[in-house]
Amino acid sequence: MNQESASGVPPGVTLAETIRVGLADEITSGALAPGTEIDEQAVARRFGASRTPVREALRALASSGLVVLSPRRGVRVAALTSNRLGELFELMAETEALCIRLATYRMTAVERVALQMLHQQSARTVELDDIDRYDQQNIDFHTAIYHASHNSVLADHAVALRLRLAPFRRAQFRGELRLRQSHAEHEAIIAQVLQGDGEAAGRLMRAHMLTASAALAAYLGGSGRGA
Amino acid sequence: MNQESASGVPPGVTLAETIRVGLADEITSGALAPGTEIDEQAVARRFGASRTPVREALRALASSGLVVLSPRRGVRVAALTSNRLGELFELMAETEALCIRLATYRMTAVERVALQMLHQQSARTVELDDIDRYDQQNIDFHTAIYHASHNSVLADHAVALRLRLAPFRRAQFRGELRLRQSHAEHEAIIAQVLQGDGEAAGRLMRAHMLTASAALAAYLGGSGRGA
DNA sequence: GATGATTTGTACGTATGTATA
DNA sequence: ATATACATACGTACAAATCAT
Repeated sequence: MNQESASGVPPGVTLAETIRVGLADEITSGALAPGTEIDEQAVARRFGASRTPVREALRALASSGLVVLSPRRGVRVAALTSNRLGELFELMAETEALCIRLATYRMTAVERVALQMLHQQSARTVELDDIDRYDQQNIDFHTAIYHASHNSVLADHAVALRLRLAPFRRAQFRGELRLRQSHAEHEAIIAQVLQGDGEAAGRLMRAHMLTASAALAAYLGGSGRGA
Repeated sequence: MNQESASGVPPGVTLAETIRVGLADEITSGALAPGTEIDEQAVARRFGASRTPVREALRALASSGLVVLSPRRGVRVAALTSNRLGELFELMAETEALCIRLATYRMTAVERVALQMLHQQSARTVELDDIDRYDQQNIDFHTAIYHASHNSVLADHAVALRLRLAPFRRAQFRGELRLRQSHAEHEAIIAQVLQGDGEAAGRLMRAHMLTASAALAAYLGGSGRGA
């Protein structure tokens, strides 16, 4: 990412930061499900710390949208309405589209080759039908694009958005069908990048993200907007 | 804005939140200039509170980008490099373009009329050459567009970005020339909105924002990207 | 509706790490 | 290079508000 991390707080030298990362992991991995109440004292005991750094960690998580605070009423893992979730996915799609558009015009030769390599590696994973591995490679692919936009504020924003959506993205690639489709869409996007048509790449990326969110919305039973 | 405020922290019932708003005002208004060191104890004395809520306020400001924290080394008002400032302006421009594009397709008749009224009111202000008043009306105009996008996450994001840039936007409308130009650009944008061409409105909005940032970059002596 | 238990919000003191002499 | 000074990070205690009884 960047020298100034997405949340604005320098990396894990403080206890609060350590706890923040730990909690974020538990939330994004699903160990702490959306809607779960979080008790400061319990977390403090669990991490062997006092309430002070825990409070700071929770505040930081709140500003990144992973938890919601209600003054004097406690903290809980963010549980988004399907409406709001749709809005988040839409913003994610548009943000990714912006990234690839800028990246098309600005990425270096090295970055272009690196992106192609990432894509080729994932091709093999599609054959093996290894969902977990593809999930990781997919993240790497998209993250590479964020940075290739050569706008670190935008890149941080994109990473933060992805993190915020993480709790709702599990089981994204249910069915090898979706997995193959995802890879094919990446292929089309790269083709436009290589041709230097950022606008087209952006449109394809937006569609790619909205397709993914629609699939997810269907899975969650909600209704993702713009599906 | 929204039921969940941009920072994720519900409005001013806690001391920490009060202090946060107070400090944010001082920073965005320029009373606390970029680069200024902020001393917890001093702020605590000034607000008649202890250091604890001050710390929380500073943490919140850090995650919205208004201040930067260095663990055990203190806090200072964010002083952006001209490079990073350019990146921020670029993201702002693209975000605003996105807002107007979505708004074009989604705004209600009421919202459309309201936007036109805001625009007409500012026309009068241009004649009077009242810079401060135009500045406020300009903010209202843009904010109305954020909400008309009918994506509250996006709207919150846009508001947060604008706030983050506020310390660097003073003296934005130096010279009545720039003021008239701004108004004319708004006019062109509205025209496209009324014609229902969201893409065109977006392009014009992006150019509008980049023009403004370029003017500002010139004023600040830096080099805003994309000028 | 009032009271008590629980949890958060705030205050303050100590420890630790950074910067300076 | 060592030591001193200083501000922050953390821990603990108290106060206040919310929720349950």
